[in-house]
Amino acid sequence: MYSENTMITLTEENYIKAIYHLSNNGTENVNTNAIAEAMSTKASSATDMIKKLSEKNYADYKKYQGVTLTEKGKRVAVNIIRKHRLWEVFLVEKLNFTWDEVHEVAEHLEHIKSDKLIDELDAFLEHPTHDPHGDPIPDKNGNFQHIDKIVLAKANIGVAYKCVGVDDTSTAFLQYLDSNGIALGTMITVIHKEPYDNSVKIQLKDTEIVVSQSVAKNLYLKKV
Amino acid sequence: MYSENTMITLTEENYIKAIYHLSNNGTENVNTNAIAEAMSTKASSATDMIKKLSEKNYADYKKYQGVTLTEKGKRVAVNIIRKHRLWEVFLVEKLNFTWDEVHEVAEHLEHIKSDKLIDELDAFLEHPTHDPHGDPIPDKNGNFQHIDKIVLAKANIGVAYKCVGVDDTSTAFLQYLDSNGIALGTMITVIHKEPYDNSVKIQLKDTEIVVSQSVAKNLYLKKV
DNA sequence: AAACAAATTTAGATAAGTCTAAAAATTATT
DNA sequence: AATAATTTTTAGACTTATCTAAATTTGTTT
Repeated sequence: MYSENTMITLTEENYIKAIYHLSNNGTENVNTNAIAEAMSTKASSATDMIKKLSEKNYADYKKYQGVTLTEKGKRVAVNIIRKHRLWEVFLVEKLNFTWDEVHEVAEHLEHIKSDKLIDELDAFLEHPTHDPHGDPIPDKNGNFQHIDKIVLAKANIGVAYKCVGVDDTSTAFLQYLDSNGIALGTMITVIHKEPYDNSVKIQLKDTEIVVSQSVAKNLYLKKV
Repeated sequence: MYSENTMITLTEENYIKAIYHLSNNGTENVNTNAIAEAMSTKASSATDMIKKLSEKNYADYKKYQGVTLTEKGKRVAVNIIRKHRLWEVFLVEKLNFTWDEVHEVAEHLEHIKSDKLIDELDAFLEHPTHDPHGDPIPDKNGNFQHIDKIVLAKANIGVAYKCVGVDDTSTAFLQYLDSNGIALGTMITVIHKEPYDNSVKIQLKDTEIVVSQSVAKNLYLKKV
């Protein structure tokens, strides 16, 4: 039996974060295999950690029934996400990182524990609401500022949109966007949707390009 | 037998740093008990780690004879010190930390591994040469910029000095200095040295104060 | 130089997080 | 509903960094 007051470990934090993302922000039940895969480990290891998180009241768990995060667990997850995204903003805005370079370093910085550090960083960056990939940064109380965004694949022809985020944050995808002149804030209008392969022809500032369905499903837009 | 190519662990880094400081910047032999004390652990644990550092070529070690760092070990130590001090500058100059608050957070930040991060941070801070306590920050190649400093206890009467550093970086000492109007850059002239208790009467901008011997031994000055 | 004290090392245990292999439960299929 | 396939859990072992207690080496006195 673990004490509730034991210090949280790095590994516990990473599992909690993984469960949070897999559970669709803490709303759904998550199964062991999914967690094991997300953590690049084996199901048996995941089971062990799930039990521990449950005993420490970060998660609710019944054998063979999957896990959900408790309120306490969700608070931990949201706080890590806040730290991760604030650091990403810092890296891009102050240290000349590109949006495809920030993730790995932020994975480490997010675990530094200091309320003053993160409050001051937030203020130094002038309280950003979104990270370099367009993902919202929760405030101190864990509240996200929701943006009404749609995916490019579902955008309407002829309407003016602005790029506000990406779903896929992989280096390959972000570099693809860079090389095609798409960044956060870029104006986009859909010219044609090809039913055959679901590719989309779009109008940028001075060019027209065709993007595949997989690109169209990973780019978020907002009406302007 | 450990492979030379194994990733360095957090604990190894901390031991190497401790040995570096205890060995007077890598110049002297260090004994097991001193390391154990510095790491708040037991001599047996220190022995184990020393063996491991030795097998990984960070240290030279012969049983019962103490340890020295190898060139490889010194490079690791200096690099951690560089990162630690750069982060301290960042915390004070950009995030409103006071000089007595920075150490603990920097202890964690110093272990983040990213060359780009530290190079860009260095540039962002405009290549500082000293941290908030006046300690020199080694450059990328591990070279320290040496300042010709003396300790207040050995300063001459009537000569104008500038405060350039502290030996003791404890919260208590730094807060003592704050509350007596002494910071890096403060002008100090010795008025009187009291032979009885080795206390020193000094002239600041508009006040005269008497400081004890322990203060006088921990404050570094430079002739102006 | 013998005996004692101090410092250091070894031996065996422990906790966290992981693994493999086997057992148990759940879900899907016939 | 019985069997097969999949998922999940358990059992036992391994590694890292730690500990205590005992053994060994070094150094210090008399």
